[in-house]
Amino acid sequence: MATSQQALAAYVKLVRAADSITACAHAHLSEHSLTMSQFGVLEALLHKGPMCQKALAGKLLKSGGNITTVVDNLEKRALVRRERGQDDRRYSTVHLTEAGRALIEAVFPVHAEGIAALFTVLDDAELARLGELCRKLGRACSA
Amino acid sequence: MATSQQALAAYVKLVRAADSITACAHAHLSEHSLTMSQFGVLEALLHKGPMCQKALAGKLLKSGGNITTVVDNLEKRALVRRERGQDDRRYSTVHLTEAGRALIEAVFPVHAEGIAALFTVLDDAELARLGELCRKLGRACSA
DNA sequence: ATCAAATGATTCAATATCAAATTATGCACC
DNA sequence: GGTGCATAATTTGATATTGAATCATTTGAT
Repeated sequence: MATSQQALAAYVKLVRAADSITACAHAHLSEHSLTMSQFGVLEALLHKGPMCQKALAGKLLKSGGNITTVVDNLEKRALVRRERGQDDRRYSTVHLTEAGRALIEAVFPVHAEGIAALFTVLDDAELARLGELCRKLGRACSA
Repeated sequence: MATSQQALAAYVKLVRAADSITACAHAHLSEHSLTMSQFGVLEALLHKGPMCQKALAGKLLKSGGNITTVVDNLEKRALVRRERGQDDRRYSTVHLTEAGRALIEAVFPVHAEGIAALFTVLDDAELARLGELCRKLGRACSA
């Protein structure tokens, strides 16, 4: 049975690893003046298509108020545009603009490459093992 | 050899697990109107003793400007106090006040218990393996 | 048909966060 | 012993983030 000390130590390692990788993998974003959140929104729109803000909030695990802010800032730079639902006017669907699509299509591959490069330190079995451990921990939280 | 897809998927799992656990483990902080950063500062001071802001920044992996803000907010609530170095007046050492010590001594055990409870889903071997995988990833970032 | 509850979005106030510029201080070198 | 570089902290301006309150709109119950 693990001690509370060991659990805490493992937790710290987990958070530090996630932080380090994230910082490392997103370093290139500053070249395009994109924040992580902005990147997250653009990426979701690219891979999942136009989406209302509620859906974006769910996908990115952020609050609704936050999404409003981030989409505001992206809209100022004309990387996305909002479109009020015709059927249900409460919804505001967020679309990539041409410029937004061009940007995220250019930036995303660099991001993916960067992550992949970092993960080459793990072999297939380790990768699978990591996924399994993370899944267990995630389930423990929901329970 | 893992594909870029697999690496991305593993990365997402890792970040989600870290996020979920953190959110879960820090939920009780709102009862004391403490943010995660404030908790981090108090905990560092409790376990490592009084510390200058530069050291706090290093320990919490945050910018110096950020620490100034967080310590400001803790000082407003009289949970910490600053003390200018007599020898070198550039340093400002942050100390727990009586109230601050009492608070963090009450809150920390709950935090540790919470983390430990979540990690009971992993046995000793899994815990060790998780630490190992995180360490490898962390090193990959520094390199 | 009407009013109430539900829902998506926005606003607001507070805190966090960073990067860059600034301030204050100490130290080394000449 | 003064000048310039290094360093700790703070400030500033921008964005992120949350939670609560508010607004607009839809839907459901009567």
